[in-house]
Amino acid sequence: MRLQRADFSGPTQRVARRLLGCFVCHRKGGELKRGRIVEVEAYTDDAASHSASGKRTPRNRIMYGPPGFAYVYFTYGMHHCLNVVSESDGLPGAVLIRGLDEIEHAAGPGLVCRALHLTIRDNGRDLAADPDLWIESGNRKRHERVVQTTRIGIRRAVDLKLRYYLLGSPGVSKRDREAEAELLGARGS
DNA sequence: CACACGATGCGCT
DNA sequence: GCGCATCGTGTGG
Repeated sequence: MRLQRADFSGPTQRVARRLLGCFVCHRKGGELKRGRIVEVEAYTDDAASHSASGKRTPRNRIMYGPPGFAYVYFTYGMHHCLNVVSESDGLPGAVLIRGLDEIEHAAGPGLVCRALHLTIRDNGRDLAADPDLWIESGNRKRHERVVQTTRIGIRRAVDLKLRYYLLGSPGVSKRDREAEAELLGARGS
C-alpha cells in the first residue's frame, strides 16, 4: 500500500524509523525497480544538513517544501543521493535513503540511486502522487531490531545518533558493532 | 568569476 | 586504511 502525504509529515526522526522496511518503487521504461529500505539517516536543521544555513537555495529548496517529495542531489561529481522530505511545508527536513535489500548492490546512498535508476532529474517528484515513483508500506518482522547510531560521511554534528538500520540486513552500508552489541545486550533486561 | 569541497564508492596497500 | 575521480553548489571577492 502506497504511503500517503500524512505518513511523511511527522518529525524527521519518526519518519526515518517509519521508512525502515518500506519499499521504494520506481517504474521507468516499462521496468519496475523496487528495493526494501534497511538504512536511513535523518537531516533537519542540524549542522550537517543541507539546510544548516537556514536559507533556501536552488539545491535545498525541496527540503523546505511539503513532505512526501523526493529530494535528489548530486555529489562528489558522480553520485546521486535520494532523500524523502519530512516535516511540514516551510520546515526543512529529509530522510536520506542509505541502503536497500531485495535489489542488487544497493548498500550506500550512491548505490541506492544507481540501483533505482534515479538521477537529479527526479528531484522534486511527489512520492504521494507520482504514477511512477512511490513508497509502499512494508511489514517489518518482529525479530528485526533497529540499530540507532551516528551518521556517515559528515564533518559536523558527528555525535548525533540520527542513523537507523535494520540489524542483520545485507543492504546496510556500514555497521556499528558497538551499537549492535549494546542493543542485543539490553534485550530482555 | 574563482575556488574549495562534499550526506561517496572503489581500487590498491 | 588511504587516495582519488569528477562536477554542481555555495560562498566570497
